[in-house]
Amino acid sequence: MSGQQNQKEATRERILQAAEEVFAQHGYHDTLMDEVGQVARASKGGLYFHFPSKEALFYALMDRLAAKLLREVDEAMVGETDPVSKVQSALETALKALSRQRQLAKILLLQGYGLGSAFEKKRLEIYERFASVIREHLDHAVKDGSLLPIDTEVTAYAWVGALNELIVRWIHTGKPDPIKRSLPVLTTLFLQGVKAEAKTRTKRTK
Amino acid sequence: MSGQQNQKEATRERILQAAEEVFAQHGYHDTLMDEVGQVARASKGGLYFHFPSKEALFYALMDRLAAKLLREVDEAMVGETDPVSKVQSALETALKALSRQRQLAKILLLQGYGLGSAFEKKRLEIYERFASVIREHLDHAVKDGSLLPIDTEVTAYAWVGALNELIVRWIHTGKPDPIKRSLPVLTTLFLQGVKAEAKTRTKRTK
Amino acid sequence: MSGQQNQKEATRERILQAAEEVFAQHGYHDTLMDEVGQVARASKGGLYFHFPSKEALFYALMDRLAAKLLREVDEAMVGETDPVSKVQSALETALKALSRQRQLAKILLLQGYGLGSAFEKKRLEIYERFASVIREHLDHAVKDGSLLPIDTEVTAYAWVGALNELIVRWIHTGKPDPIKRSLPVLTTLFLQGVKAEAKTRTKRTK
Amino acid sequence: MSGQQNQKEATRERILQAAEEVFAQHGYHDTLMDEVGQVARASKGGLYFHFPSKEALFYALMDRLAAKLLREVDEAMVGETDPVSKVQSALETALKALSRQRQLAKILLLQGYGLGSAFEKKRLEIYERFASVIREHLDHAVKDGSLLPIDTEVTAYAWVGALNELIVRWIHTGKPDPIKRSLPVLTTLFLQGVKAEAKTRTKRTK
DNA sequence: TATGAATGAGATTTCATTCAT
DNA sequence: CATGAATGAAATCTCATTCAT
Repeated sequence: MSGQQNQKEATRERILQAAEEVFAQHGYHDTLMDEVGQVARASKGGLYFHFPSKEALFYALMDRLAAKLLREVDEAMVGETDPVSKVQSALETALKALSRQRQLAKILLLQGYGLGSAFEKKRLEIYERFASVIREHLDHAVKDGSLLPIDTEVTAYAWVGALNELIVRWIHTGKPDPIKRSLPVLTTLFLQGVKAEAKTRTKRTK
Repeated sequence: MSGQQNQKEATRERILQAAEEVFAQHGYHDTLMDEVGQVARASKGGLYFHFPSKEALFYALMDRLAAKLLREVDEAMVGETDPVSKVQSALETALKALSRQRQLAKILLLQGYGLGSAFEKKRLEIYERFASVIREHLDHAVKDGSLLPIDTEVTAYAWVGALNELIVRWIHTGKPDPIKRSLPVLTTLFLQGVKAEAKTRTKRTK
Repeated sequence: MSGQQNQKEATRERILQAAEEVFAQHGYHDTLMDEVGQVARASKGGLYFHFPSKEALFYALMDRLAAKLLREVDEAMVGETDPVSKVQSALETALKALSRQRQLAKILLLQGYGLGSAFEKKRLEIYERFASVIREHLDHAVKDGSLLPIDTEVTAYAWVGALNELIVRWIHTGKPDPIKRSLPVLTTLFLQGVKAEAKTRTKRTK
Repeated sequence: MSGQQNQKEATRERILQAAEEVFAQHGYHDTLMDEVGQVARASKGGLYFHFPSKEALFYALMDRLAAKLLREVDEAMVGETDPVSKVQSALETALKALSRQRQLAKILLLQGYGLGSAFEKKRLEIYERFASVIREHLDHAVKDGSLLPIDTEVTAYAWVGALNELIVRWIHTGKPDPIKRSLPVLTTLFLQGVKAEAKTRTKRTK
């Protein structure tokens, strides 16, 4: 009984891992369910027993990868005390994870785009989860006075967008190096530039 | 003879306009050449006379839209004198143009993603054109001392990425309002936050 | 031991009842073994233990329903003495049974058609059983002079065919009413019209 | 221009003829579009250019065959003057046509059955066309007093059903011979048996 | 140049059946 | 006897592209 359950779970797991590999390699449309099956050593029927459609498989995969990344980010933030450090740590962790695993980045940042609004909604939903976490801590930082009173929601989205573009570019061209160049710039723009102490000199008109 | 030329050009133009409409509506993969033909009032053969493939048609469309947007941005910057104002003006113009024309935004920011590396290269190339313009002026601003000495290349990409995410999100959810909320935040993050006068109070690194 | 037997029989019975319900609802091809299993609260394996294939299950079901209907018809005829009344009674009973139970009618008259010659043979075989009963009594009636000397075999088939069409039509359109309209017509055509004395005497038995 | 039209029509015609052959041979479900294509010397795409689905192709075929048969029946009736002869002639023509062309009979009488209610509706609709023609003339015959005042609608359906069963049985078993045995019986049952003179005099209304 | 009928490789999905537990 | 995860052959339909007219 439990044996069958394990067997079932193992197959599901193999399929998801195969899907991660194949979707990252070819993108959504150019991925054939046949190939996923081959890599997972599962039959076509087996695939469809576990996931009702190619689309559903892709969604399940995105959810899983996003959840994993989010977990890592969360864990990294626990180690920090003040809000600004938390956000800084989140940024660093996400950037490192994505640059360490191209597959993760490709699927999460790239492959779901431009495939129609159903996919886009899924992507927006996932990005929003990240943005929410960032925003929450930005809010704390604003409240305790360590950051200027900025529009944290928009800032969080801008953050996610900037990070996305830099990683995607790096995936395709190899530049700029995420850790050495992108991380410092993002830190400067999104944290240093809006730190409260700057306020003593205050309110740069416009 | 010139009449024939005009005729030919007119057909090509109708096809491009039809493509803009249809690609924006359905995305690349869900757009049928049949529908482009119908909207353009051109036959299949006509389509393939003017553009050798669906991919080529899409590229031609992206190029055209990007060039148009870039032209508008350039023109806006001519009216400004100091580098920071130029960049600010570029940002404002791009944001306004994209939020005014959803179709433009959808094709430029959305539909070319995730369709395989050939598409991705095209998108990166186009985004790079924008980033280059931004970067050039940021460089000027750094040189003349109005901005802190930041990594302008990375900053420019971050900029483009942030703008992209905010517009895409607005297209799909209607929020946040590009002009009222996104523009001020982007200005704060990318210009105010890295203004040179901040330096008097110095480098609060970490 | 007998308990196990009962258990086994009970499962088989549940499967047949489920099959009756599901086949009647969706027709042969659109019926999924999965659904039969669900309705019967039996596993796939259970189904295939009791019936070696979907086809075999369907045949078993047809046989069972046909036998039941034939039994009712037989019983009704026992109550009658002269051959013509027997036939009349058979017609009436069959018509009533079929119009009372749409499921029965659907499976017996409808779902086995057009599924290839294997199915067709089964259907012909079943219809033949009914036709034989009718024919036998028509033969008696001819012999004892109460009916004109007609071709009883062909008449019996025509009878079954007419009845089939009228019931199927009623199943789908709700008209004409089997008892009020179809029964009298069939009686007139197949009995009154070929009565021997009809011209001179008249036998209004029953 | 007309050349292309002819070419197009010719292809459509080839497909319909191929469909007639293949559907008659294998039945609806066991017919592969691939085989229809092969027989028609048309590609898969060509098939789907002319008929949007397998179902639509089958319907188109049924309509065409039914129309053809109905036309033959109509033409045969024109040659007759009194209503009873017309009906007799219709019966004879239909029976002969169906027994001459097994394919026609198989598709019209057999292959559309039991494939779900969409198909069944189509079949009922086609049978109704025949029944209507029969009924119309029965009505005339009743009105002018040559037939007893029977329920002509039900009679017409019974007629169609009887004919159907006899032909289907003949297709599968080779018996009874439609012309030699079935035709006389049907004539007796549906016409002789309900002739008005059989009674005394009566009913010369109108 | 334009037309649109025709192509055909290939994609996703279905589902009766099997068999290790 | 029962279970249900897994199989895999096969079926319908899609659509960018071509080419005779």
